[in-house]
Amino acid sequence: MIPGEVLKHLKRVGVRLTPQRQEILQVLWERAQAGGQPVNAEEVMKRVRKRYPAISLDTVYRTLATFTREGIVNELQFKDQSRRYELVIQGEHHHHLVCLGCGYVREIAYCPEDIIKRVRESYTDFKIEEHSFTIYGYCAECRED
Amino acid sequence: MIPGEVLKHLKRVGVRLTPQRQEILQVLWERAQAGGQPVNAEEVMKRVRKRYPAISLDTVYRTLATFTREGIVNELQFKDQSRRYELVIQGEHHHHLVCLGCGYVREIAYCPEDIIKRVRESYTDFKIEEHSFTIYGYCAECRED
DNA sequence: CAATGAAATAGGAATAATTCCTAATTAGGA
DNA sequence: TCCTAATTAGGAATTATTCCTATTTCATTG
Ligand SMILES: [Mn+2]
Ligand SMILES: [Mn+2]
Ligand SMILES: [Zn+2]
Ligand SMILES: [Zn+2]
Repeated sequence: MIPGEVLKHLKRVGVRLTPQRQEILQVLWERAQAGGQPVNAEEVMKRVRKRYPAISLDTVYRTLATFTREGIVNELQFKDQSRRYELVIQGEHHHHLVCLGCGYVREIAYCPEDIIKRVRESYTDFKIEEHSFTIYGYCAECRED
Repeated sequence: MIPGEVLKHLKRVGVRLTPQRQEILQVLWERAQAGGQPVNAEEVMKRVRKRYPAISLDTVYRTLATFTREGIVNELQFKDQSRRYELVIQGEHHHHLVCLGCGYVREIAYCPEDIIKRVRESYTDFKIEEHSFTIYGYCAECRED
C-alpha cells in the first residue's frame, strides 16, 4: 500500500521503520486515497490506535515532524490554528480551499509559481524554502446567503 | 495619529472607543510606521502597558479579534504557529516573506489575484472570503550557505 | 449634566495543543 | 545473536488562547 519509494527514502536517510511509523503512514495513505482530506495529530492517533492501541500521542507528533522534515508529509497550518497533515504525493504540488464553517478542505491545483519566481529574483538575499497559499470561504452547506 | 476613518468606522458599527482600544490602535499604528513588522498579542500588551499599565492580556486578545472582525486589523497565522497582527492600511493589500530562522517578516506586494479569480469562477458553490499567501525561507543573516 | 444599561474590562482560572522528560524498549547493522 | 543508538510510552510541563464573572465604564438619553 505505502509507496515503495517512501520506504526506500526513509531507509536511505536512516530513519528506522518502526511499526508505529508504518501505521501512521498507512493512515495517511488511506486518507490520501479517500479524497485527500488532511488530518490532525489527534485524528491520526485515533485511527492508528485501532490497529496499534499502545501508540502515544507524542509519537504521532514526533513522527509527523520527522516525515515532514523528510518531505514525505505536508504539514498544513490553517488560520483557525489547526495543524493538519497529508501524505505528499510524488511529483505533485497543490494548495487548498478551506471552509471557515466546517473546516472541509478541497484541493486546488493552481500555484502562484510566477510570483514565487519573481520574489526569488527580486529578493536575492532571501533563500526561499517553501510557501503556503490557502483560500478561505464557505462551502455550499455552510454558506448562508 | 490613528486614521480618522478607523475611528469613524468603529463608531458607525457601534464599537466603543475605550482607552484600551485606543492604545492598542496606537501601538499597531506605530508598528505600521516602523516598517510593518507584525506583532503578537503578548508584544502588543507589553507595549500598551508602558502607557496603560492595567490592561489585561484578555482585553488585548478580545480587542484584536474585534478589530480583525471589523477589517481594521489583519490577523496573520504563520506556520511556526505564531499569530501576529498588523493594522490594515486603507486600500492596500499585501503578503509576506517570513524567515524560518528569526521570524523576520518582509512585505511583498504581489498577490495571486488571477488564481483567486479562477478559483472563484470554477468553484461557484464556494463563497470565497479571504486568502493567505506566505513565502518562507531564510534571510541574509539566517541562511547558512 | 446625571442617570441608565449594555458593552467592555481585569484578573485569574480553564482549556487545548504541543513539547519535554526519562526510563524502558527496539530496529537493524555488525 | 549482540550491541547500541534511535525510538517509544506515558505523564508532566509549557504555551497560547479562551472562558468566567464581578466590576467598571462608555455613550446615549432625558
Ligand atoms: Mn491536499
Ligand atoms: Mn504586512
Ligand atoms: Zn463548510
Ligand atoms: Zn532570519
